[in-house]
Amino acid sequence: MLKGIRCKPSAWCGLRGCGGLGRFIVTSAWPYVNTIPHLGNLIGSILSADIYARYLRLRGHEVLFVSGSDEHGTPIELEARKKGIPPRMLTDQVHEYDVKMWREWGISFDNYSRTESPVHREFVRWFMKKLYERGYIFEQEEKLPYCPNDKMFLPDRFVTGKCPYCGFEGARGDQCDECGRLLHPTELIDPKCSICGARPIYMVTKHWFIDLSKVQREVLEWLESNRELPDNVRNYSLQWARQGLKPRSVTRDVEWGIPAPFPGAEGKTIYVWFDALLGYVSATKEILQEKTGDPEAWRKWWFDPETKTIYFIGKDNIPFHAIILPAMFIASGDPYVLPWRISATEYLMYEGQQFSKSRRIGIWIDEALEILPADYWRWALARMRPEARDTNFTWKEFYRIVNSELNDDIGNYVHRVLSLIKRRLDGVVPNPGRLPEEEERLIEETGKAAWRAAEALDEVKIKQATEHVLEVARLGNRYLNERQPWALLKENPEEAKASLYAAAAVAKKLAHLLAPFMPRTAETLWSMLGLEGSVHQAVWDEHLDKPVPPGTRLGEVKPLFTKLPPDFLDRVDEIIEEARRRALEKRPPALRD
RNA sequence: AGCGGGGUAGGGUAGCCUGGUAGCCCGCGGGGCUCAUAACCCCGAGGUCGGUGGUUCAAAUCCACCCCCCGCUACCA
Repeated sequence: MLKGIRCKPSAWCGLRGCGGLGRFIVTSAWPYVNTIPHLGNLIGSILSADIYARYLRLRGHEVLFVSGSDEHGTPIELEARKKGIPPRMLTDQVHEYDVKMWREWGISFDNYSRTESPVHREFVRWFMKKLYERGYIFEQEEKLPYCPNDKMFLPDRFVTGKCPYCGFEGARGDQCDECGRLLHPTELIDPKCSICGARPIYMVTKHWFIDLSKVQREVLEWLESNRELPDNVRNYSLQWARQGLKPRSVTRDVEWGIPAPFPGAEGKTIYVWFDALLGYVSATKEILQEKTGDPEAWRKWWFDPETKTIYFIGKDNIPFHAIILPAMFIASGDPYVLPWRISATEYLMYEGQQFSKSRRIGIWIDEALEILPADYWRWALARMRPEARDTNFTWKEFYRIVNSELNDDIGNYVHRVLSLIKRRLDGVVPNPGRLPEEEERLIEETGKAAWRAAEALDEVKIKQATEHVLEVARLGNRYLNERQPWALLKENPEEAKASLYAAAAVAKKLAHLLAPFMPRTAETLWSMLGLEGSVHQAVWDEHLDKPVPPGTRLGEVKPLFTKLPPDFLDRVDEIIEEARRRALEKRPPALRD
């Protein structure tokens, strides 16, 4: 049984609204498994969520971090058809591969589930049936494009043709990309099925709709009153909601999915968005059920007004999280906690362009690991997190971050201090006696910077937090230059001891601070410092300001990081090519294209 | 087209809500140090804060219009 850990409401726990009971559900958007996530996907959702979840745990909060594979819907069905395999075979392979990726990337999921999980399928049917019984679902007939050749209804985007307004040949059934006009597929001149090129016909089909207008007032009230929502989320969603929430179809004529639970809806499946959004709850249900044996344990989390839920997503799916999900929760009549925070990132660009699978632009998460270990990437991506605007990933910047920040600032600081202790003090952290003014000041300044990092993390300003981590290393380096403990060792051994004791305490602060960003590196540093247990178990409020105890014998001291070679930027194209080749070999058959 | 976000030195960013002569990191130029992964530290140059107009004693900050980038617009997920 999971026990509610009380967050110690200390002077340091500045988390707004914490109230001393820290129970958090951290979620990230569910990756759609028609392909492997790229670096932009990763920092937008899963990696940001992981850093935040790790941070919360390090502050002593109780955390459930869940996500999963989103595996239903038309694109998966088509992808599977193209490969000549059943959809489930495709999603099994990708899901398994993604799970392996998360392990390698050090993602600390409490549960990484999937939409094919029995718990999820059952939950979605139960939830949607409840909406139906409560009168939020109605049925309506529609005429929709149907491809007689592929024997399937086509989503608007899968119909292409000539725009009736500007004559653009590649207009899609929902919008013309050339003139920007919104279209209906019937308007297209010479419409074609974008899968096979055949001309679609129109057939009558019945669909089930959720009437969101019934909860519009509650959704608006929530949007207006939730002070934790960032501008990009609130303003955009308010605009949407104020225009009036339209009924939205929740069923599809697709075989691959969760059967709709409504009377008369045999053969229909639930539209993947409604399916995937409920995964946040079902994945919690699944893990709590497993841990406690109680299939209803999830209610204690989701129906408790003190539980805080935070969603990490890219800007493209703000409305689904800030409008549709809360609307569904409200419509259910159950007391679900509405989103506490929604952190929506802008986009990561790759050398000035959008990541594109078809055009092979960008780096995918398995390819990245063939170039450097996950921790380097985790740090670099956190540094580039697109918090305020689209941010450009460049290899030049990546090179700078790895060589200058990680190696020169952080790694080298640690190495300077530890090698002095190792060589000149037999590897034992000295007893400082009474701390001189210089050392007092160092401890105080680095402590302030460290807690500024914590404050930034509270506010989900992950990039800003990394700035403060670097500040700690810079303060340390400046101190060493000014204090020159290597000279003190000859001139004033007592002060030299105080100096190295204090410098070691700063290295320990770095270990704590690196823990959410670079979990393995932080652990390595922890053991280099000769400390017991795990850095991930050391709650900041209690341990961050504590020094390495005098008398501690250092572990093996070696450089924390390795530099990228000086010719890295010249050779980057061949390095990428090699990484792609190696990654491709490891991919499951369904993903080798 | 509408709506939302953004446009601050060569690059990356803070400040904008609550107006008061622009802060930080990298890069660049100069100097210092030698414990350390040729690493580190200090000093300096570089910006009329996308444009125009307005409000004000005072505008990066407030208002109006315009330009550019990104996203969304409800059946892509």
